[in-house]
Amino acid sequence: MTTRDHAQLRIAVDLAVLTVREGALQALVITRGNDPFAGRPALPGGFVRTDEDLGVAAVRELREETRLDGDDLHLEQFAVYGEPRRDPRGRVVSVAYLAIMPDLPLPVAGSDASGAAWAAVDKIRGSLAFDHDRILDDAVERARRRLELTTLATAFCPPEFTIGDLRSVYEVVWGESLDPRNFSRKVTNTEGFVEPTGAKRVPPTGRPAALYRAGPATMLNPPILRTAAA
Amino acid sequence: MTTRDHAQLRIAVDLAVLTVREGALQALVITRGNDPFAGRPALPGGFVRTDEDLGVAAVRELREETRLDGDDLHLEQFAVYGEPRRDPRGRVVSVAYLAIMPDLPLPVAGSDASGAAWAAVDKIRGSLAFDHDRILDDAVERARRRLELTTLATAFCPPEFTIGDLRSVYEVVWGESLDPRNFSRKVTNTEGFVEPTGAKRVPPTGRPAALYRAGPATMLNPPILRTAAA
DNA sequence: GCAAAAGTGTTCTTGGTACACCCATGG
DNA sequence: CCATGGGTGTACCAAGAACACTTTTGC
Repeated sequence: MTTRDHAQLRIAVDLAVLTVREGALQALVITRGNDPFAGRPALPGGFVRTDEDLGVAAVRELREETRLDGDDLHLEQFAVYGEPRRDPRGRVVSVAYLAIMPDLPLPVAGSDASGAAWAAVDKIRGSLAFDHDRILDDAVERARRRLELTTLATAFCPPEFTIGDLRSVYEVVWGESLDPRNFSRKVTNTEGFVEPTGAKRVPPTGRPAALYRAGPATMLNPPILRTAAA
Repeated sequence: MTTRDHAQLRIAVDLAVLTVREGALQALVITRGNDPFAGRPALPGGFVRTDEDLGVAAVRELREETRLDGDDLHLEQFAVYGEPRRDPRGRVVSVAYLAIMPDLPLPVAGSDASGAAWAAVDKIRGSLAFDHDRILDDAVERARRRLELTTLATAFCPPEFTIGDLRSVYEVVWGESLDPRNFSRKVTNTEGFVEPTGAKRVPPTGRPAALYRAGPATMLNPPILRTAAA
């Protein structure tokens, strides 16, 4: 039995915070201030405190490192990473959370001290500290599948959005283009996915688009499937 | 900061081992020998050792408590339970694994000392130790969804099985009956789901059924969806 | 030849896809 | 009146659901 020194073992939470920004899928990354991996980009996260619930720890770390309020966004546990040597400091088992939010200005903008910033997922792939590249890849794959079966896409949108906004979420996250007519029909025919607000948004040029808010449904039935489901 | 005494924190793995047996979805439960919850049924599991990978710990615990060889069965991490007071002994964060296996005689049968036994999921709901009722519920829900999108159903079957065997897996796990004709077509038309062995099995009475083995595919495209997707 | 279970064919309906047109606004 | 993006209608095709009959064995 080697069940001694548990003292070395710690639990961490890591967050893959995703948004659609400037036409690309972006993730929130911080720049590490300390070794190991000082100066390298990493996902926000940190150690769970004694007597602290995992979800609470995730919200707290997010607020501490990025000033974002976790209550406002979709937060979902999606995997655990427990390989013994994944952290050079010792045994750290990390619970990974997927967070989805609309393209809001970061509350931290200006106070660059913390180094929290958006980065296009495609650009930072391969450069993150620890095993965070893998965690981010898993998070993106999870988000892609979530769009097929759930109403998660509305979490990428502001409180009021157009069908076109919603479609561009699908297009950016999936990396493929969708037929606007068919997409519109699917969305509006799915009970509880979106509800019209009655308001309209006037674009710089072109016909005003009707605004919607997220409906009560969480699951999509029937699902909206990708053409090439991996 | 309350990041002191990590010594109290431990990582555990818990296993929801499912099979289809006697026409019902059954789970492997052990009878706890020690407090807390002595004498109560619980899911197999235990503490992860220092420097032991989570998956390795799951396989080891399964072997220790049930004599089953984890290499033979589908094993998949599906959730983490970290609520601070879920274990009266202290802070225990538990990584839950879903395991699927065919209806084999338990190697432990006879040596009832260990107390590992199959129990119908519907019968034991509400009686398990710790938060294992919730873990089991989550595991069953995960398995149900897995049947829709992956070839997991073959993991419930012995190496050679008939289309009827496979269909009864779906029927028992989903708790609904399926049209044999349509089911057969879907399965045989899905590339890589099952492969004919050429052999046949003769039932006590009736026409012999062709035998199949699991094919190379892991994802079902298109999926086989439940009628009432919760 | 009868019981029991396996296997196959057809129709109907629904949802998906592809495509073309009209609408509402700002400039 | 025109450029720009929003919204709708329709024909075609693939997949799912509902349904009945034939086949192969043991007895």
